[in-house]
Amino acid sequence: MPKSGRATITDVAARAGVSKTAVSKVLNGTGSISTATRDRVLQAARDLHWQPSAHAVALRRARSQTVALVLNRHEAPPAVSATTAELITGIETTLSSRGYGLLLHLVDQPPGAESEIYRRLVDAGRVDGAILTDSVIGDTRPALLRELGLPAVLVGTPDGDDPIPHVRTDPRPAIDQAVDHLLGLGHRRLGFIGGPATRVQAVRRREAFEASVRDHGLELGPMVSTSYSGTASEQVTREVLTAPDRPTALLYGNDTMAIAGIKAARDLGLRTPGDVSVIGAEGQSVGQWIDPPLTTVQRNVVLRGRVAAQLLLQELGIEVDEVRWATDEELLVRASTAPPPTS
Amino acid sequence: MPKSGRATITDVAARAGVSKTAVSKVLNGTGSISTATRDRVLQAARDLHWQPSAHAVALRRARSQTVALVLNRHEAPPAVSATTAELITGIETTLSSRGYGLLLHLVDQPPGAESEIYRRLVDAGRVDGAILTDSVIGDTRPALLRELGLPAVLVGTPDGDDPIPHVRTDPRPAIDQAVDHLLGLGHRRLGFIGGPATRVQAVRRREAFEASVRDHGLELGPMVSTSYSGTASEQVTREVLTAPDRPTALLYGNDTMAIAGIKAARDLGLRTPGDVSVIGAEGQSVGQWIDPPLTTVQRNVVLRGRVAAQLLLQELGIEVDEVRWATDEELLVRASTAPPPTS
DNA sequence: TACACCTGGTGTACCGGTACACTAGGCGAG
DNA sequence: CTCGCCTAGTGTACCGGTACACCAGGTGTA
Repeated sequence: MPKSGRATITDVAARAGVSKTAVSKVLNGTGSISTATRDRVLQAARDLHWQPSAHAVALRRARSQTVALVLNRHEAPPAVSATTAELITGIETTLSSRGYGLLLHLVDQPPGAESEIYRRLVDAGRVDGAILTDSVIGDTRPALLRELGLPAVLVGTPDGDDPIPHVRTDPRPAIDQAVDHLLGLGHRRLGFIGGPATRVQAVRRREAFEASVRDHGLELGPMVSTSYSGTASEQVTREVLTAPDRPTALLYGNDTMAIAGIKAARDLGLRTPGDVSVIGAEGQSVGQWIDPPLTTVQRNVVLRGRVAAQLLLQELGIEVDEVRWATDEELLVRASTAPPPTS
Repeated sequence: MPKSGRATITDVAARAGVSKTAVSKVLNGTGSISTATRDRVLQAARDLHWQPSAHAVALRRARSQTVALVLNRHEAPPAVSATTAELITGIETTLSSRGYGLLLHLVDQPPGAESEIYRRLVDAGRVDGAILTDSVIGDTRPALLRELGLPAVLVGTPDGDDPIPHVRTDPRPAIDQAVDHLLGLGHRRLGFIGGPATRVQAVRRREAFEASVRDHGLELGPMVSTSYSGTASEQVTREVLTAPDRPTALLYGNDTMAIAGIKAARDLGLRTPGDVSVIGAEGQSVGQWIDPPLTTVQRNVVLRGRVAAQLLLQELGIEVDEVRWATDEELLVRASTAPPPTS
C-alpha cells in the first residue's frame, strides 16, 4: 500500500519483490538484470510515482546535476536584461535535456567580490559547474574557479589568453559587413560608441572596428567607450554629434544604445538616416518596430547559450552532440542607414 | 591537516576537538554550547572553509532550500522576456537573502502538460516551493500543486476564486488614470488592443477598460485580444485603424505591442500622437528613447517578484519582513498621447 | 542529604540512495 | 565429473549531515 508522502527506493523494491540494489541497477542500467525483473521494477516505480531523491543521489555521488549561472548586477541594475534572458533560454533548454538543473544567482558586489559566492556554492556542493558571462579585463573568476576545481565555461571572450573554455565570436566579420555597408552607401567618416573599456567584449569590438576602418584605408572617426545603457549613450552621442567634423554614421554597442543615440540626434535636429546613419548590435526585436527600423548586427544569443551549456556538459564528462560553433553575428540591414547627406 | 577535497563536519569536529553533534549545534544554534566551544568550532570551520553539504542537509531535513520557477515557452518563443527577467531579479534577490536558491525551468509543452514537470520536481525532492506566472483561464496548476503538496505563489491574478496566494494588481486604477488622461485631452473614442483571451491578466485588464469607459459615460470603441507580440499587434492595429469610425486613441497590452502599433499607424500614414494617441503597458525602458516617447502604464515588476518570493517564504514557514503590497501600476505620461485631430 | 534540574556536551540511528563485495545456480569445456 | 565463468541477483557500508536519547557534573531546594 503506498503510504502518504513520497515513495522511496525501498517502497519500490518491496512492491517489486526485489532488493534496493536491483532497483538501483534497473534505474541506472548498470549490472545485469533480467527483463522480467526490469519490467516489474519499472512498473512498481510508475505505480508509486517514484523519482529517486535528487539529494540522496547527489550526496552519494558527490554530484548535484546542477549548474550555476551567477549574474553580476553591480554595474547594470537590470541584472537580467533581455539579452541575458535569451542566454538563459539557450542554456536551460540544453541543460534540462540532459537532466541538469540551472541555479540562478544574482550578485550585487563588484566583480571579484563574488569570489565568496562561488566558494560557498562549491563548498556546499550545490553545483557541478558554472557558466560565466560579461568577462571583464583582468577577470579573476576563471582562475578562481580553476583553483576551486569547479568546471566553468565563459560566454564571451576570455581576458588575455586565459585557457577557460568559452563561446566567443570574432567581432571582425560582422564589423566588416557593417563598415562595407556604410562605405558602399558613401560614408567616409564613421564613429563608434561602444560598451565600457572594462569589458573584454567591448574592447575587442572596438579594436575590430579600428582595424576594419584602417584596412579600408579610412581615417578613424570619434570612438567612445561608455556603459551599455541608453542614458549613457544618449549623452555621449550628443557630444559626438556636436563636436566639429561630426561623423555621418555611428556604430553602437547594442540596440538600446543605438535607439537612444537616434533620439540624441533627433533632439539636435538631425534625422536618421538622412543626416546620421545608425547601426545597433544584438538585434533585439523591438528594432524592427521603431522609426526608422534599426539596422543592426544581429546576434544569436540563444544559440550562444546552447553552445555554452553543451561545452560545460562536455567538461563534466557528459556525452553531447558534436558542438559546432562558428559565429552568430550578421548584419541585418533595415532602414536606419542611408547615404550620407550631400554637403 | 586539511586534506584535499571539501571539508566535512567530521573534519571540523576533529579540528575543534569536539563531536559532530557539537558542530551541528553551533551551526544551527540549537541545544546548548559554551561560548568557548562555540568559538573554537567557528574558527575551525573558517580554517577549513567548511560549508555544510547542501545535499546532506536536504536529505536529512527533507528540505532543499530551493524554489522552482517554471516558465512556459510554448506560446511565447522568447520564454524569458525582458519583463520575466525583471521578475526573476526580484525573486532571486529576496530568495537568496534567506539562503534559498532559485531553480529555473523552461517548458515547451502547452500549459497543463507541464504537470509532469512539477510532479518530477516534487518526487525528486528538488524544490520546497514554486512560483507561477502567466495564469491562464482554467489554469490547472494551482490545483495540481495543492494536490502534490507543494507550496506555491502566483504572480498575477488567479483564475476564478482559486485560493492560491498571489501578487495581483487591480488593473482598474491605472486604467482609470489612462482613460482620464485621454478624455482630458479630448478623446472620445478609445480602442483597446490587449493580450490573449486565454490569459487571466489580459481578460481582467480588458474588463477594467470596459468598465472604466462605461463609467465615464462613453461608448466602447474597438476591443481586440491578441497575442502579446509586436507582430500580432501590428496586424491587428492596421485592421482597427482602417475600419470605419476609427478610434483616436489606443491602449495596448504591453510596450512592444504599442511600439508595433505606432509603426502600423505610421505605415498607414497616421502620425502618433497627431492622428492616434498610443498608451503602452509595463514601462520598459526603451519606451523613453523612441519617437515619440511612449506614454505607458508603468509596472514595477521587480517589486512584484520580491513580494511573490516573500509570500512563498512565508508559506514555507520562514520569518520575513512584513509583506506590504498595494499596487505597482501608474500612468507615465510621455509624448505618444496628445489631443485628437480636429476633424 | 537526597533528589530534581539545568548546562554542556557525547553516541548513534537514520535520511535515500549507490558502490562494491559476494553468492546461488546454470552451462560449456576439458 | 569438476572446474571456471557468466548471469542475476543480495547484503551492507557509506555519503555528510541532523535528531534524539543519553550522560556527567554542578547547583538549587525540600
